[in-house]
Amino acid sequence: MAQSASNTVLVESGRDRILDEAAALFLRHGYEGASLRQLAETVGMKAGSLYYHFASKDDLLTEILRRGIDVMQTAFDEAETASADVRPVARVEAHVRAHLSALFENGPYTAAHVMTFRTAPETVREVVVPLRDAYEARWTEMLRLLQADGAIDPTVDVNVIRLVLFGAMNASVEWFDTDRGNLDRFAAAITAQFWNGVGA
Amino acid sequence: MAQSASNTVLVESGRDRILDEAAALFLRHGYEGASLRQLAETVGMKAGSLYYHFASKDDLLTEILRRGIDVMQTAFDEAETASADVRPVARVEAHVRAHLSALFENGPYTAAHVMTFRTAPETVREVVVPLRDAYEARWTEMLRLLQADGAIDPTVDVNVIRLVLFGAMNASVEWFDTDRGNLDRFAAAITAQFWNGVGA
DNA sequence: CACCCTACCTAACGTTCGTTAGGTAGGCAA
DNA sequence: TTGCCTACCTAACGAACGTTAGGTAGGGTG
Repeated sequence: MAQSASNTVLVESGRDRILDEAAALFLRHGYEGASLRQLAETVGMKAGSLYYHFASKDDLLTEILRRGIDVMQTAFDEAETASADVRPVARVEAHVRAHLSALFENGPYTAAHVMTFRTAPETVREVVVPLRDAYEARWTEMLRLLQADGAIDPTVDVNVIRLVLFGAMNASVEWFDTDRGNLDRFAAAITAQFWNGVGA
Repeated sequence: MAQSASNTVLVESGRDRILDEAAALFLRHGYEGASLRQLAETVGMKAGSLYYHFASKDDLLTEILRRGIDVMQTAFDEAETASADVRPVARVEAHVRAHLSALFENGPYTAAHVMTFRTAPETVREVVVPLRDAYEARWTEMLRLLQADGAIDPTVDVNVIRLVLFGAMNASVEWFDTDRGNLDRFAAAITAQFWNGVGA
């Protein structure tokens, strides 16, 4: 009942705790809108002490953006192995569910990533862009294969439909409420809209 | 050939000029990430002089967010009268085109709105939320009528598909390049994806 | 016991921020 | 010519920012 030993603690401390709270703060107020003193107070220390764990505020953001991608990649991995031989639409739904899981169920890193990346300092973006590209390439490749197999409309631009789908999923961070909505149902709804459309 | 008289000047000045550049700056760097000194230098004046035109930075943002909605509302009006009696999917496409027009063809206000609203100060949001709600209600009502007429799948949640569509359209600010892509074609593509889906 | 390393703290540095008070050049009106 | 109004400017204010240098309590190790 009480926490046992090593893996996940009820209230973590140190570096991971800082990253968690920083990601949540950046998500809510934006990168420039959140101050280190605000962050320090949230985690219960003084601003200067943060520099024992991180070289700079930019460095902190870089780490958060990196973790955001790691979470997405891991989710993609799991969806890939879990949906190895299901029909195309179910495969897409598995990956949609995985991406939503990254956004809502694995800490604030992915949500903070998709919301703060655009206005991040150039030096930070430079580091993260290749990682982003790699993740997006996996999606594009998956959709490209489905199109080659005849499962996706051959007239659509795979890159465009991916960006549209990403926009829809990522924007849900702004309005989807995990307390009120069910993520499985939401993934099913967004996949149905993506695959079949809404026309009667 | 040279500009004539009143309506639109090649290079505007004064208050409108400030708003234009401020919206562009807020869009690029976020509200907190853009400074008034940066803005002042862009429009060719000193930071303090901005206060002749605006009471505060928050006030400036409020005006920009308000204009962003005005542009959307106007675009919606035009789409509504232009697509009064066309088939449902064409009606939706007209409104998608109108929203994209607001985002890309009528100054940076709407784009700045959708990108900075989320992290705007609470006092600013309070003022703008009712205006936002009014615009979103028009969309919901339109889709609701289409569903009542049997043109939209009766099993979908109109509010969810609207939010998903909004997410897709608004996120395109991040990646769609007006110099390379055609907005008519993009509106057609996004509408087709919305209406018919991408499944073969 | 002596030592050291971890994880903080205090206190300040210089910079930048939004903002304000008071001044002024130029145009238009009486 | 005098006076006012518009649209700026200069100069500074206090606050907040990211960041750094130096100090220290406490636990683990020899």
